[in-house]
Amino acid sequence: MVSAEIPDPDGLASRVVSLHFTVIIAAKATEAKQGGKALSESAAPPSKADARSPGQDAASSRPAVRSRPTLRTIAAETGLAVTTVSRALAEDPHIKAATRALVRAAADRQGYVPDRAAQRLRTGRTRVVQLLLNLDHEFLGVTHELIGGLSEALAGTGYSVTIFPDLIGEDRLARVRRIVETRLGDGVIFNRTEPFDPRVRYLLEQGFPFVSHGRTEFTTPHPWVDFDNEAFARIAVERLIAKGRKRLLMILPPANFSFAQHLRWGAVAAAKGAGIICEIPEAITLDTSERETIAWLRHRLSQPDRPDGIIGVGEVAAMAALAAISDCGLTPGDQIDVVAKRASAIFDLMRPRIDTMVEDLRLAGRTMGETLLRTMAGEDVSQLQVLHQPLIEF
Amino acid sequence: MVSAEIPDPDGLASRVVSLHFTVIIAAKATEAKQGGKALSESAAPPSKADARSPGQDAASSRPAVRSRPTLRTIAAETGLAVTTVSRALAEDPHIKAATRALVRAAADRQGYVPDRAAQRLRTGRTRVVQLLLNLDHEFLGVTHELIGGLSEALAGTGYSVTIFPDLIGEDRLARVRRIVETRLGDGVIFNRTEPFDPRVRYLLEQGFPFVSHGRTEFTTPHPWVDFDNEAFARIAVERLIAKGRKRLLMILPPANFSFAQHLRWGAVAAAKGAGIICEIPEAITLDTSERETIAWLRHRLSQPDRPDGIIGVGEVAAMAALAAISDCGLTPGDQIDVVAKRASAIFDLMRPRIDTMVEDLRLAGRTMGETLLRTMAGEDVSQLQVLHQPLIEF
DNA sequence: ACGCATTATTGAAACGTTACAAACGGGGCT
DNA sequence: AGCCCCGTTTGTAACGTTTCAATAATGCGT
Repeated sequence: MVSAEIPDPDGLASRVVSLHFTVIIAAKATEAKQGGKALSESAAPPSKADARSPGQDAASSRPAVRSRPTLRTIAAETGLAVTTVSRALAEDPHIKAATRALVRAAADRQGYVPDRAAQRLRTGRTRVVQLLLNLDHEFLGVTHELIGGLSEALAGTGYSVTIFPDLIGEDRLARVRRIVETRLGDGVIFNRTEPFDPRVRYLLEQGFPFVSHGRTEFTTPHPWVDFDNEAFARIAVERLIAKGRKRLLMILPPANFSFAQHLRWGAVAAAKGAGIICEIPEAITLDTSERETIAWLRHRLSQPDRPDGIIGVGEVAAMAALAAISDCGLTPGDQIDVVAKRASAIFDLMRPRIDTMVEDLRLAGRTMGETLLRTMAGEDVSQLQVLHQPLIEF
Repeated sequence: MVSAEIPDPDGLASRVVSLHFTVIIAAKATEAKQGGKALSESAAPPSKADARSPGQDAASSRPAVRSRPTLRTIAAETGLAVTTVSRALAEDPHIKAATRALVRAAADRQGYVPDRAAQRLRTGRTRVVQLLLNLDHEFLGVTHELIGGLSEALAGTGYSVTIFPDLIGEDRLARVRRIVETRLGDGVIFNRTEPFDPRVRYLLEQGFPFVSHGRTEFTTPHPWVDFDNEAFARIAVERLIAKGRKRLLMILPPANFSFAQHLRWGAVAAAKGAGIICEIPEAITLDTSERETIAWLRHRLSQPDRPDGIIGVGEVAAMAALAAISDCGLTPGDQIDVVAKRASAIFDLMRPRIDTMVEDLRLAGRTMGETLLRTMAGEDVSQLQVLHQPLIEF
C-alpha cells in the first residue's frame, strides 16, 4: 500500500489517498528519456518574433512547456500594441478591419490560443459549466446521456463541463453555494430537484445562472427543463387499463423530489377517473436497492390481491418488476403487464418486450445546455421552461 | 425556435445553438428582483479590513459578487505582507509557526478561498483533470462508474474533473494535444486504449501526466489501469467448457482496441487448450448497434452448427445474446449457456440469471485517479501499472 | 491652414497569486 | 564591540489578459 499526499489550499480536509493493487506488472524498464522535442507537425513554427526565455528546461521538474504564443508575441510580430491585438481578436469595431485581419493572420500563424486562466482572472468569468451529479444513485445511462447532451450543446462555445460530485447525505445547498461563492463556474446544472429546492431559491437570490432538471413550486419563475412525468404516469395508467388491468402498482422516487409528486398526480388522477386504484407503496422508493425492491415485489406479488399492472418508473424499476414477476412464476402479457419509462435502448434487449415510453435524457441534457447558454448570455429566461413529452412506443 | 450566440474567443468555430421546444409553460411572472443580500449563515462577516470597491453593483449586468477575501485583505487584517500571508497559508517552514497560526485564523475568519484563476495563471497548474469520454458508444453504467470512482479519488484534493468529449470520427490525438498545448488540465485520463495508441506516445514525449484505461504494447512503460480481460476470457471459456459446452462464441470490441486483443488471446488459448473452438465473428463488434447484433445472433443461432456457449463481453452483449437466444426459442442453461462480464448490478435484475464476472469500473476510476495524483505529484510511476482481476461470481 | 470631431491606436493599471532576491533584526561567536 | 549568519519577513516583478482613459492619426468643413 502506497500513499501520496496532495496539498489542499482550498482549506478542505486533506486526505491521504491509497492504492490497492491487485497485480503489479513490471514492464521492461526502458529508460523513458525523451527531449521536449515537440512533434514537427504541431501547430506552427513559433515565428521569428522574440519569444522570451529561450530555454530553461534543465532544472524545472515540470516539463518544458514550449512558451506559448501570447498577445505579446503577436503584438511583437505585427508591431502593434497588446491592447490593439486583444481588441482585434475580440472583433472590436473600433479596430480597423484591415488591422483585425492582420492580427488574426498573425494569431493563426503562431497558433495562438488565449490563456484561460488570464482571461478568467481578468474578467471573472470561468467558461465552465458545473454539472452537479449524484454519483451514488443514478443508474444506468442517465449520467452518460445527460453529459452527452450537455456536451453537444456546449461544443464549440468554449465552455467546458466540470463534474461536481453531489454525494448523498451532503448538504446540497452547500455544494451550490460553494460554486457561486468561489466562482467555480459561470453556471450550474443539477437534477433531482425538489418542490421548494433551496438551491433554486439561493441561485435566484444570487442571480447566478442555472438550469434545473425538474420543476419547482416557487412562484418566481426560473429556467428549467423537465420531463412530463405526470403525462407519463397518466398514459401508463390508461394503457394498463386498456389492457384490462385493474390493480395497478407504481413505485415512486423519494417523496422529496418534484417528479415524485408529478408521477403521483398523474397516476392517481388517471386511476380515479377510471374508478380503479393505483397502489403506491410507502416502504420502498426508486432509490431502494435492487435486491430489496425485488424482495418486496416478490412478496407483494404472492399476495392474493396482487397487482396486475405495474408502472416502471425507469429502467431499473421495470427490470426489477420483471424479475419479481418471473420469480413468482407469472408471465408479463398474461396475468400481468408492465409499462415502463426508458431512457436507453435497454428494453430492446429485454425479453419479453414490454410497452415503454421514452424519456430522452440526451435531449434533456442538450436542452439544459442550450438554456443555460442563453441564461448566461444575459437573456431573460425567467420565463423559459421546457417540458419534454414522453415518446410513446406502443 | 430561438437562438443565441455565444462569443468564442478561442478561435474555434462559433455556432448558433437552437432550442427545440416541446411545450413551453409560462409560469406566473412574479418579478424576481432581490438584492444581492447573501444569506447570513454564510462563511463569515467580511471583517472590518478595508476591502476596496465597496459597491458597484448598479450598472454591471453580472451579479455583484461581494468582493471576495484575498491575500491582501488578510495581509491588511494581520498587518503582514502579502507574501508572508501566501507562504504562511502554504505552511512554508520559513514562516514562524505563530505567524502561520495567526494567518490561518484570519483566513478562516474572512472565509478566504484562494482564487483558482490567479493561482493557475501564476503557477501554470490548473488543478483540473481532463477525462476524455466517448459520448457516443459507451453504454449503461460505464461513464457513471468511471466518473464516480474518479471523483472519489479526487475528493478533497482540490482537483476537479472536467469532461472532454471524445466524439467518434474525431482525431483522438488532436484532442489530447489540445489539452496539453493549451494546458487545459494537469493530467489526462482516457479509455479505449489502442496497442500503439498515439496519445500514449505523445503524452510520454511531452512528459504530460496521464493514466490510460487499458494497456499498450509500447516498450516504454507508462501508468495504466486495466482489467484482466485475458483472464476473464479464459475463465469464461473454462466455465462454459465445465458446463459441457463445445462451440463457443464471443463478440469482440473493435479490433483496434487493446482489450480486444486480450480477450482474443485469452479465449483462443483456453479453447485451444481444451481442443474446442471459440468463434469470433468478424462482421460484428461490441460497437455494433443492438438491433444489428441481435439480428446477427438470431441468424447465427438458427444455423445447424450454432454455438452452445456465448461469452458476453459486457452487459449489452450479454443481454443481446440472451434476447437472441430467447427469440430463437432456446433457454439459457438448457441448450446453451452465457457467461458475461458485468459492471453494474443489472444482471441481478435479469431472468434467467447467468454466470457473471465483475469488472469494477468504479474501482478502476478510483485507481486511475489515485495513480494520476501520484503521477502529477512527480512520483515516478512509469513502472506503476495496475491490473484488476475479474471478480468471479459463480 | 486651422480647429474639431471622429476614428484608430496605445499605455498603464489591474485581476490575485507566487517566486526571487533582498532586507531586517537579533543572537552567538570571536 | 564588531562581525557574521541564521531565522523571518518583505518588496518587487511577473503570469496573460481586459479595461479605462488618453493619445495619435485621419477626415472634414470652413
